[in-house]
Amino acid sequence: MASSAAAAALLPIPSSPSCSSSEDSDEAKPLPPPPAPEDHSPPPQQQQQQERRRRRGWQMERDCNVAMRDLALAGDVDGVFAVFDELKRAGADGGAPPNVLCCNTLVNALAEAGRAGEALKVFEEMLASGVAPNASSYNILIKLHARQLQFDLAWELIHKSDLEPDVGAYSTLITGLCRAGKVVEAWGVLDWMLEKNCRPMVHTYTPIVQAYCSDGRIEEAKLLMAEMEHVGCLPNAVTYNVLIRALCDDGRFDEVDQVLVESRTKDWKPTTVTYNIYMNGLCRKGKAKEALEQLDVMLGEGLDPTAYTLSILLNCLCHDSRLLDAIYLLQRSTELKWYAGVVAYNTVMSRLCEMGKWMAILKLLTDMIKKGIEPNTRTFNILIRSLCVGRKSSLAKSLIHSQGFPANVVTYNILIHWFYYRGKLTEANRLISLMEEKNIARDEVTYTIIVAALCREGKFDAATGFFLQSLKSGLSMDVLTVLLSRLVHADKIWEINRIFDRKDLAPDHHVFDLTIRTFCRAGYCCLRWDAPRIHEGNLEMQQTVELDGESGSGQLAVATIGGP
DNA sequence: GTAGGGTTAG
Repeated sequence: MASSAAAAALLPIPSSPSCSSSEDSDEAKPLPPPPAPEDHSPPPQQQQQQERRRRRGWQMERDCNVAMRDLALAGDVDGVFAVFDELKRAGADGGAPPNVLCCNTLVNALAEAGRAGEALKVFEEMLASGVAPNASSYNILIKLHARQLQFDLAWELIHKSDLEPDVGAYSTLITGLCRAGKVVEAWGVLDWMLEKNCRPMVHTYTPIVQAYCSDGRIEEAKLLMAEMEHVGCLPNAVTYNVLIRALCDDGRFDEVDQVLVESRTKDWKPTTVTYNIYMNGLCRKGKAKEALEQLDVMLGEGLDPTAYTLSILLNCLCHDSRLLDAIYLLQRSTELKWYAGVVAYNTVMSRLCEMGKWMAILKLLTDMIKKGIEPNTRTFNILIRSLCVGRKSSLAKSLIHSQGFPANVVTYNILIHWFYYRGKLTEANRLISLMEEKNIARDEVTYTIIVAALCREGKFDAATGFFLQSLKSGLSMDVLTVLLSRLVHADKIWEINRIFDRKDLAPDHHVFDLTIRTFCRAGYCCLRWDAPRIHEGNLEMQQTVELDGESGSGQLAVATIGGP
């Protein structure tokens, strides 16, 4: 097992850490109440009234928190904010700010939605209003920092808070590190915990199992799970679900069956999520029929399907070209007591969109609204796309200005792509400016669409300009692929040198592979791979490309990989 | 009631 205590040294180490279990540190610790007035206490009747009011307030906070949690689960962060503001206003009459649990729910919802600035602001407001944070508050902030790759801040927070760092805080940090692909550092934190006699839990190991799995290192994940059993921290359904998902992605369905059979003699039971993962995995590998068979197995085990299950099944039916079955299941879902959510509708509608059946899409859209299922941005985008395909693109474009339809980068990509495709360059450019006005950042797909369209128009300088702009948010192989292939096909291969000369582009072996492959496909010969050499502490790889015909031969570029 | 796993788009 790979482990490195040294990795913890990558993070600032506090002077004297200690550790407590999550059970005893997870309680709200309100600030001491203000000193009681020295005069007489209120008469009994008034006391009763106060007590009733307090209970009502307490109940209201509970209800609001449940509502906020549900809204957050549905992805409606603004809804969460609205309920919180309502609570704040109601509290303002009696002078009580929202309690720590409600604040946590809001901060967490904002953090999950990537709205870090607002999350921190709410946290600061909570402190300012005299509400003391609890262990969960700090864990949410740790998660927030970790998601922004600010691991030093997260580490600092673990040891700076008034509460002693607990296994939950460390596990949250480990999760963040693993998500960022920093498994070695995650091991470092785990070692640090062990040194401090803080016992890891399943929550501590499972993210590492996941990191291995998503890196395709399934055997190492299995070894770690065996190690977990060995140290008495048994993998649970979540851990096995992570493994099953990786096995599915790798098409190793026999092993999935084996894991499921073994569960009968082990200390975990498959859940609905397990079967959701399995069915979806089968479906993605073109085994829709086998996926539908697993539904019977799942029901046979007494497991209830969820909204996820229904969406996955609908996806299977769509992939199995059983669209009528899908529509039937969707329309009868309520009487079958299968909860159909917005995703279920989106799944079927997007398949209908691919088939150009936009009347059927409008029918389902009406159905869902009648059922009280609120369309979301994805629904909206499916509608936009189907309108474009149905040659109603001006109607599609006008929709982005209408209230209640939150257009996002995907919306703009669909429209920009469509207008370019129809040769309406002015419209496309207008949308690109509009995006900027609305502060909607371009993504890889936007750049790919723009670069491809400009190259088609022969505007290679402008296309290269957009490619260089795209580098600000990191190199996208998709954008580079489009640019290179268009340049090569337009016999503008030496333009490529201009790109490679840029300081902000450090080509690695992927870039080289792509470049060479593009040249070869276009009929140019790739003659020589030079041996890598070490030069001034850097590993340099050089590939010499000799070109057919009058261009003669020339050196393309030098890639420098690694460092001292 | 906070920390780990599952569905749909360009």
